[in-house]
Amino acid sequence: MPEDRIAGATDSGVAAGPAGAAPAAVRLRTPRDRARAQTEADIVRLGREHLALHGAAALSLRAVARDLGVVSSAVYRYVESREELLTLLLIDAYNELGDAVDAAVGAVPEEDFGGRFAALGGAVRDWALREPSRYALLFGSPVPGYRAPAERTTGPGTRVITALIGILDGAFRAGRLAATGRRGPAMAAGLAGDLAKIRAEFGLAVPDDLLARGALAWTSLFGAVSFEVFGQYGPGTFTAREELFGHHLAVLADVAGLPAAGAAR
Amino acid sequence: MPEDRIAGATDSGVAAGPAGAAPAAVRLRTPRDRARAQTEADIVRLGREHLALHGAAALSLRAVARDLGVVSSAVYRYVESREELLTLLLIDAYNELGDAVDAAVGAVPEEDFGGRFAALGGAVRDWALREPSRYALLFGSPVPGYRAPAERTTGPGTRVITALIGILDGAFRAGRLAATGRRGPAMAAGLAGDLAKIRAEFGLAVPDDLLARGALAWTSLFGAVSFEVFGQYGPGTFTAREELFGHHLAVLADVAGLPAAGAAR
DNA sequence: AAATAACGAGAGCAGCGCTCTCCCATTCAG
DNA sequence: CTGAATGGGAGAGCGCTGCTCTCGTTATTT
Repeated sequence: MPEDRIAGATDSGVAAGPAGAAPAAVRLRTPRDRARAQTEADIVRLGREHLALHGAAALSLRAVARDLGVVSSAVYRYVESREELLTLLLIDAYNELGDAVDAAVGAVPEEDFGGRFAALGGAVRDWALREPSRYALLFGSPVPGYRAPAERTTGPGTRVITALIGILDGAFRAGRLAATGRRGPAMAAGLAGDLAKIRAEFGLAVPDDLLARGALAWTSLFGAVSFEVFGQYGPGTFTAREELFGHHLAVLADVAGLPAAGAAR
Repeated sequence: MPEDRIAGATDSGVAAGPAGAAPAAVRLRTPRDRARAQTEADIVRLGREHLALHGAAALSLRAVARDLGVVSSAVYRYVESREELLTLLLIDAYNELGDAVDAAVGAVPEEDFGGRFAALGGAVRDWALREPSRYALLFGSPVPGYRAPAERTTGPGTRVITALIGILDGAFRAGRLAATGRRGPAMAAGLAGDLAKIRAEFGLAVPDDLLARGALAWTSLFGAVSFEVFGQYGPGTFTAREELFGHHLAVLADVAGLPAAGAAR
């Protein structure tokens, strides 16, 4: 009966009662429910450890099962497949990165837009260097044959860009986001349309040129972090990597039109 | 006798004759030599196809062996391990990207520095979109447990940055590389040392600030390409990706101090 | 108390990288 | 031209993987 796989989906997290309209919140009444929640958490925790230690491609359900002290087929009661576990770890990592970024940005005064941008960039880099395998899962080559389910990952996956957009829009509304002396290149029609849609979707005030420059700062930030984490700088070339990153961040802030960190309001 | 694995290394490519000082060039005298060269080429070709179709993590020596019409153990006569094949494919991909970049840059007049930069960026993006799996092998998350042997990959692996450095240094020597109106951030001591070493190693004239900005343009270029190839832009947001990339390239050229493409000399 | 659902164990399948042994054909030395 | 050395393919095998299925036990629901 292969349908018990489908029936099993009922168990995962959202447990609908027999009445049907039971609250979706976790119900930990019975010992079995508690045991299940504990096991699910253990699997994610062990998976996170394996991921951090050996990388995504080496993540093995059998190894997790061994660490859990259980035979391999048993973990399939909790996780549909290896991909499902990867998705859980993806969300987990996105949220941890998002938390780190939010904390770093929140620690800087709201009106210090340059400082907030620097904090955001530094938080991304720090987390990436601390968790290279998990960073690679988020921003490296997609795991072959695996596509993250958008409906579950877009939320946590957009926290960094959301924070960045918040900084840029806040700076613009405060009259502190200024195009650099040079004019940007002319905006092509299709790109202008995309930017208008983004502006509408997020309720932004930032004009096209500055929005596009913000997108460049975004991709460039992750480009710099990825080069460092993935070892694209040769072993001999750049040794003062924190200084290099700091320089890049400062230039990128200027590119985006942000004032320098700590600039007087 | 595990030593025949070491003895086998004698066969790969550089075949030293019994006299010892035989020329290192390929000697295809006997039919067996020709068959070996053919098989080696076939393995790389099939590996490239599998890599392009299914990605690096799914590259399987057994599958290559099947396509080759041979039992799996036979390919170990030609390739030491799966890693060895990955290294061959890495070099292969680096060189193909380098060729594409060199061709694109070479098609633009030498004094059109902005145009050469745009051609370089466009060539990287075009190749990456054409060969996403191979691009991922070069610039994505490192394959876990696999570290590319530097002595074999640094040469082909540095062709793009070498070309970029050539453009920047050429522009500077021609007096066409100018810092933008704004001054860059102060250069920290360690970073200045790195830059001095790079300048000496490549025989460059470019000063610190412009060299660091060139490094930023470099990482940012690959950041933009990686975001596009790895699907970091959501499905709905940026649709006019070529225009977005063109905008980014133009801003990056400006950041690096390069004149606009086609600018009068 | 009976029925139902959850769950762990175990066997099993196909695939993987890699090793080793065996055997045949080619190549080379005398 | 003959005998030794070498190259290379076939096959079996080891331990690993993801995943499926069955079976017996235990907890929960009715």
